[in-house]
Amino acid sequence: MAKTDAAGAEKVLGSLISVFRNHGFEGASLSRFTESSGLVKPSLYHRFPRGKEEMALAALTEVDRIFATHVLAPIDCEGDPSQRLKLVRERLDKFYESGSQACLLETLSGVGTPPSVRAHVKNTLDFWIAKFTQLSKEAGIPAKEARVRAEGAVAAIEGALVISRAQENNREFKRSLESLSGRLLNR
Amino acid sequence: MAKTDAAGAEKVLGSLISVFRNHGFEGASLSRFTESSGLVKPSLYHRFPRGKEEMALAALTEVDRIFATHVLAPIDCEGDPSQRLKLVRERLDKFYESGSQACLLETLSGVGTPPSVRAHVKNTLDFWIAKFTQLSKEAGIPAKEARVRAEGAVAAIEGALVISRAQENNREFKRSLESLSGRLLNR
DNA sequence: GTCTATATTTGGATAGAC
DNA sequence: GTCTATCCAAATATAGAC
Repeated sequence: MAKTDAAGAEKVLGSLISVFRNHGFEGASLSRFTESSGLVKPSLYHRFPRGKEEMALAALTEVDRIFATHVLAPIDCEGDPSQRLKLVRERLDKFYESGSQACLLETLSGVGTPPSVRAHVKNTLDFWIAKFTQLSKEAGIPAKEARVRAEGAVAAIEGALVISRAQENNREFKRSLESLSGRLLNR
Repeated sequence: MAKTDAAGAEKVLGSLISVFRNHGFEGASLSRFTESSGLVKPSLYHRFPRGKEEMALAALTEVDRIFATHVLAPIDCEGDPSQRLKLVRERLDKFYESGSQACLLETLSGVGTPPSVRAHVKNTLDFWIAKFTQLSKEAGIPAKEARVRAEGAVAAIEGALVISRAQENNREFKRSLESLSGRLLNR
């Protein structure tokens, strides 16, 4: 039964992530969580007693897990940096559904979001930047420049998600992924 | 009195822009508009009879005006492209308050925003990209590439705003402005 | 053109049965 | 662990006085 419980918990977390992505902290209502997860409000409070704030923190923790164990995991493997980055690109494309899904780092960083949640967002972003920096350094880029490149690479993806959403066209998102090798490894 | 009315209208529009920037469409409540503008709800409905949707459209129209007549205006002036872009950079820095203020193109493009508002966001973004494309072409970049560069430049700014907000540090925003010359004119 | 007062719906949150 | 039923605050929106 432990396995079923874990699977159920993952499904609920997926619903939370989806709603927070699409509506941000303030626009994410308990009704939308019910619609998306099938659980009514008291059931959600049973799993997350401190309410919406705890739900947002749980959603971010789940994204941390997915990024560490799946999306960015190839960075810690063997092989040449360019090949590892290719895998990361594919997984980013899948995670953001080719640019049609927003990023929690964007939608949970607004001023209407509680400080505890924004602090978690900061940590999640730091981890992503650190992993990109690590890869860039492995490709021979000096530490300080690698960090700047990593921040620029993440900014390119976040900006492309905004542009693609506003244009209702994923061209810029696709270009942001194609530009990653140049940004992190080359020149 | 016409002058006073116009000034009053501009002040209210400034309040709407500020609240939509900080909270997005769904998080922007009439109480926040009251707090920011000093006008109670029935007064706001007097000016914007169709409610929040009309307020968001009015905020975007005002941003269009500011961008066309102030922020991007130097692009249509005389002088070399690099000097004109320098002015645009300064005005973008001021408009986004050195990266501490979000962009309406981001906060009004989510799925919780009404279609009419999202359509306006699309047009506002198109205008910005068109102006950057124009400048890039004037610097000798072929039309098709100039358009790609313009989209990348706007994406860099939007992404930098997200990163700077999440990090509570405007370094990436400053870098995005410094990178504009290279992105639009050089190489 | 702005206000007080109010109607109505949706929001977050809890008590208690099963 | 999930549900029905309920509470209270906050949301959008309007009527009508000044």
